[in-house]
Amino acid sequence: MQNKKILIGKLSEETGVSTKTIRYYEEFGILDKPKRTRSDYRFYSQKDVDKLLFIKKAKELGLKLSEIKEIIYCAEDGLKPCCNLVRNLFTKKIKKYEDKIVELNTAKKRLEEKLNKWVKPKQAKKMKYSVCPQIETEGRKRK
Amino acid sequence: MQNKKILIGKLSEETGVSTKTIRYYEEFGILDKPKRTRSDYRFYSQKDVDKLLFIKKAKELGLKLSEIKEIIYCAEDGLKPCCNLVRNLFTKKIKKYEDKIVELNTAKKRLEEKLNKWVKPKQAKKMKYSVCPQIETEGRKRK
DNA sequence: ATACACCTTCCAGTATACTAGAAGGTCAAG
DNA sequence: CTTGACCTTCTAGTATACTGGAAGGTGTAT
Repeated sequence: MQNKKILIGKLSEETGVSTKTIRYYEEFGILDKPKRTRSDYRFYSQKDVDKLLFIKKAKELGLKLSEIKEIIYCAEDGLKPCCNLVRNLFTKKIKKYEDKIVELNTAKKRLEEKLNKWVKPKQAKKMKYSVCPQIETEGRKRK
Repeated sequence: MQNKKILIGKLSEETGVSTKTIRYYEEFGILDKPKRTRSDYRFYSQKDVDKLLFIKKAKELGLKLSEIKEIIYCAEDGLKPCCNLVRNLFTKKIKKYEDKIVELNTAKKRLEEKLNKWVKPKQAKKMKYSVCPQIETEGRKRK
């Protein structure tokens, strides 16, 4: 049993997650409150290293902290490998990504259309506030 | 000359932008500070209606307030139809959209891969913290 | 003894674009 | 004169995931 007490700085070093963030995760409820030394220093074990690395990986997958929390809570409640919940979460997330992508593509296309119109500005007829706005204010009154 | 004094409620009604938002735009510097009545009520003109509608349209194109501000300031500085700046802005914006889309696609694909692996869990070998995390904490200690 | 790195808590700020609500003034109608 | 709809300013909250800094305690080496 290597019960090496890892202080927060070490944990940070081993995981690449800042101490601020570690404390934040604890407060957020995604990391367990660790034991403390006599002088109130947090100390962690290898388990915490693993858990934090797991969180990190989940984040890289694009999960939000709240979603990671869900997964962790479910796992802690002893629910099997909690695959249904996670599968559900992932499916929803994928859908969300798809929606977002469509949305971005739409916005992008609209911008491109505008842009294309400008590139060949053959006739610049009545383009008051629509395309290139020449917004007239009452003189230079802004002080 | 129809110098109808439009109060903020009317402006809101005519543009579909809430009064709160209108005041916020003013503070943000995107809408001019309007004249006031004796009793300190803001009053607006048709020009403001147009400008606000322009802002609304620009927002729909996916521009941020700060970007709209840029465009407006440039226009107010008397820079031609300010097309170069706007073209630039739009080009950058389009690039940003593209990047974001790629990013989302990557995240999406990674999720899908995970998901596919789960759907046919033929061999569930060494999946400690990697796939379906069975995170063991020390009992049911959370109080 | 003191320097230094480390730890603690707490408060505030970041970015974005608002929204909610409180407390109070104004105006026209009845 | 009161009611109700409008207007005002100001403060704070929303969501997200942290980051920064202050003020102060701890532990070890010299």
